[in-house]
Amino acid sequence: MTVSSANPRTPNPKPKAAAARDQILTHAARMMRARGYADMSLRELAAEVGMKAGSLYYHFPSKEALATDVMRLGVEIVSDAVQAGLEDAPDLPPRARMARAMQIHLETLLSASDFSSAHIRCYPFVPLTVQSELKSVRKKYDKIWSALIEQHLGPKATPTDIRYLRYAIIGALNWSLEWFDPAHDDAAVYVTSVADRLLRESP
Amino acid sequence: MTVSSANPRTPNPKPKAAAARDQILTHAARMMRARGYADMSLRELAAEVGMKAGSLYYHFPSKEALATDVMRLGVEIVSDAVQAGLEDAPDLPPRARMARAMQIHLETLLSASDFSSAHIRCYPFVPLTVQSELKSVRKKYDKIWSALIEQHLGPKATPTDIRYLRYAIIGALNWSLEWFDPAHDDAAVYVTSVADRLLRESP
DNA sequence: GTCTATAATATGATAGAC
DNA sequence: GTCTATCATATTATAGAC
Repeated sequence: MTVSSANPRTPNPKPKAAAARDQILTHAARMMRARGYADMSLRELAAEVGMKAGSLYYHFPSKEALATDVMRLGVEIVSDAVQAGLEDAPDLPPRARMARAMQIHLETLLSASDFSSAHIRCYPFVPLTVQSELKSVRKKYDKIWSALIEQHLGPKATPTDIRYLRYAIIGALNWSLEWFDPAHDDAAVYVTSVADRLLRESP
Repeated sequence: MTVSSANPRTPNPKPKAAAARDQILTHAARMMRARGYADMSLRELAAEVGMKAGSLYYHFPSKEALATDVMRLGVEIVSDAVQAGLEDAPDLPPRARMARAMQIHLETLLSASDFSSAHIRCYPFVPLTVQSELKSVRKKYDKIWSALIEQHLGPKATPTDIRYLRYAIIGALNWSLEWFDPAHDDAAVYVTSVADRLLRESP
C-alpha cells in the first residue's frame, strides 16, 4: 500500500506524480523524525528522492503543507489500524478490547514508525497553522480511546478518570519511541506488562 | 536559587557574568522548549536578554554548548530533587518511596518545566555531540529509578521487568508535558491515579 | 514534471574596538 | 563584558525554460 493510497484526499492522481509524491512523503517522514521540522532541508530531501528543490513545489505548495501531510498520515495509520482491529473482534469484553488496542497502537507505531514518530516528536515545534490542521485527526483518535476507557472503567468513572488513564496509556506507549530497540525488545511483552498493570480493577 | 548556583561546574564566577549567564540559560530554555533546538535563534535569544548576538560567545563557546547546559540542568534539577526527597524520608517502604519519587518527578517537571521540557522534547534532535555529553547525567537518573523499582518488585524481578516498569512510569509522567494545564489539572491527582495502577502487586 | 537561476532573508560564528 | 561589522553559508520559495 502506498502512502498516498492511504490518503483519501488525493483522488485519482496521475501515476507518476503519485509515485513521486509517495517517495517525497516517505523521505520527509524519515528526515522529520530524525532531525525535526526546522532542520528538515528541502534541498536535501529533494536530493534523496532524486530531484532538485524547486521540483518539490509541483507536489506540495509549501514545507508546512508537506509536514502536515506527513504528520496526518502518522495519526491516521495508527488510528485506522486500531479501529479496524477493534471492528474485527466485536465481541471481546472491554478489558480485552483495550489490550488489543494497546497492542495495535504500539505495533503500528513501531512499524510505521517514521510517520508516527515525526508526528509525536515534531508536534510541539511545528507552526501553529500545521497544529490547527491536525487537530481534527488527533481528536478523532482520542475519541476512540475515550470510548474504550469509558466502557472499561464503567459508569462510575468521571471524565477526569477517563482522561488521566488515556494519558497514562498513551504516554507509556509513545515513550517507546525513545528507547525501543527491535534487536532487544519485544513489543508484545512490553504491552502485556503495561496492560497487566494499567488495566487491573481498582482495589 | 539561580540556575548557575545549581551547576557545580561553575565555581566562583564573577557576579555580573553569572547573572547574565543565568538570564541566557533561562531564556534559552524557554525558547528551546517552545521552538526546538534548530529553531532557537541566537540573535533573538540575545535580544531577549538585552544584548547582541556576538556577546553570547563571551558566556558560551557555541550554540551546542549552550544547549548542553540547558538540557543538563533539565535532568539535574529533577534528579537532585528526587534524590533529596528520598533521603528526607529514609524509612518509607519501597512502594511509598516510588510514589514519592513519582510525585517529585512530576512536580519538578511541571515547575522547572522549561529546562526539563527542553531536554525531553529536544533530545532526539540535538547534535550527537550534545547527546553524548548528556549520557552520564541521564544514566545517573535512570539508576535512581532502577534501584527503586528493584526494591519494589523484589528479587524475582528480571532486568527486563525493571526496565519496562521504568519506561512505563517515566513515559506516563513525561507525557504530561504535552497535555498538563495548571488551570484544569492537578499533578497530585494524576500521580496518585498512575501510581495506584502501576504500583500494585502482581496478580 | 523537472530543471536552472535567483530573490530575499536568516543563520552561527569570529575579530577587534571600546 | 558588550558592541559593531562581517564572513561564509544556509534557508524557503518563485519564475520561467524545456
